Amino acid sequence: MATKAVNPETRRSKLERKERAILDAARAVFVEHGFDGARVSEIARRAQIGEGTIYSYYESKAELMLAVLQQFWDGLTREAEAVMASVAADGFFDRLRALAQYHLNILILNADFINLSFALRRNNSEVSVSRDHLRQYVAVFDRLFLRGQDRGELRQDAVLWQARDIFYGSLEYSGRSIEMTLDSDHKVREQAPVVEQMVALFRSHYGVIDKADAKDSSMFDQLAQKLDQLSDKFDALSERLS
Amino acid sequence: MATKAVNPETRRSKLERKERAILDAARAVFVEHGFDGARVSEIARRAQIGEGTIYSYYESKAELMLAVLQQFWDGLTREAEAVMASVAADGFFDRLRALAQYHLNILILNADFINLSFALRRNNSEVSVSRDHLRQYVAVFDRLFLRGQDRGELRQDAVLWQARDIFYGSLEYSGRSIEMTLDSDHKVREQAPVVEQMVALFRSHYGVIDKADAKDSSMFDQLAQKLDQLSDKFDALSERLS
DNA sequence: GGATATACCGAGTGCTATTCAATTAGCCTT
DNA sequence: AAGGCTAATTGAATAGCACTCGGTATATCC
Repeated sequence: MATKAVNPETRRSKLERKERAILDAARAVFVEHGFDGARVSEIARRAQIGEGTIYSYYESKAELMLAVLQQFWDGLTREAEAVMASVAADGFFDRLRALAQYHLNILILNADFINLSFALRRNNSEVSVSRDHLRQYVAVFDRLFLRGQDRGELRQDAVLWQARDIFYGSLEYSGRSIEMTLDSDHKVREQAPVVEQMVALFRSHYGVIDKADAKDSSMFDQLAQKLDQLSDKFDALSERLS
Repeated sequence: MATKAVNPETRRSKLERKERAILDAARAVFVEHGFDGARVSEIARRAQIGEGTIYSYYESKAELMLAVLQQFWDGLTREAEAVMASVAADGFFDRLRALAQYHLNILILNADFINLSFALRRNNSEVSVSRDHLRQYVAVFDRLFLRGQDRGELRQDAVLWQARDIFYGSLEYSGRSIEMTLDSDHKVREQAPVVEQMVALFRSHYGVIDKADAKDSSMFDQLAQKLDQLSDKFDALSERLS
């Protein structure tokens, strides 16, 4: 009956299309209802396949969730890299600010999702997969930090793992506080101080100390000089106008 | 048939005893199997009551879990206070070290439990209860920090919420890293550097600045003065133009 | 000691993830 | 193009769980 002329899908392409459909549907349903609240039947319906079919792609609901989470973390990694690349200035602290902003925002928007990444660990033996994807994500920070050290913007004796723990840990905690405390209208507004404080902390704790006080004072002198010049220009302008 | 002479339990005491039995059994089973893995029937069996009886004490499995978590966090708060009180020296940094050590250890030992505190939030509307108990726990840190400021050990311009986020956030993240990376033999060993780095961070970032920096401030004063002058000129000009 | 209220029980209910025997669809050989 | 073969798909059946409810035991009151 069916004409083969309409370029029927190959076996492979069909599988890939269905897998994507399942993953997309699953993600939507998980986000909407959480893990326990999500019905496998609803995922199947949205992906337009039979309920049993899901189980020929994934062992269980938990493993399906894991696949969704992998996709999620991979996306974050890619986006985080993109955000960093899009910062005009290539200094460490500007990029750190951009990364912190991005990360905090993600944390607040996907809080439940991220919690599930860790909460799911107990049920399933396939932990390592999720762990690797998480590692890839934090590696974005690691690269930034090491580059900052190479460029001489950060102290050589700074401890990477501590910096990483502070960065991601504090942001996660802050994100949870913001998410728990405020209504959705205020969420965006309250993010700025968190990010700024984080950058300030990194600047003061991991930023290079200027070689000597001499340099410090010379920098102050430079600023003072610039201000004086500005003041002079101002006077000139002022005079000309009168 | 039953003799009343054997000092039968009063109605109230019996209820309390059963409630405790349920809570203890539930805690054990939840720790052992996680939330989803825990069978209500097993909790009932261990508490030596009928399965249905549990539901005359708690609305649902989730609410029972919540009660267990409350007990858990209350215990932590009490123990944390005790740990702080037991430190011989009453200086801020020694107490901070003790609190960090205690907290990190708890995090590693009860990782799943703590994850559940946050993961459970979605399912149940009775969130606020858990939130209050959590607040009480972090208040231990807040009191310590404020006292440190009062005693002049910490900078007056330090931001409490940021310090809190860094303290609990970093430790939580570190704890998870330790828990995920290492086998149980190494867990204890790797805690020390985390705690020490945390204390060092607080010392350098929030500790009072040595008087020697007077020079710095005088330079700042100079700059500020120049800016003020410039600002005045600006105002004057501005006024003249209008 | 009987009436009444309260606590307790566990067999049933309803809902869901998961399985599996039957069916369909793509692919390959001739 | 037909037929056979394999892999993919299906949804009705299964199994396991949280939770309910009618009935029973137990304490309290008069």
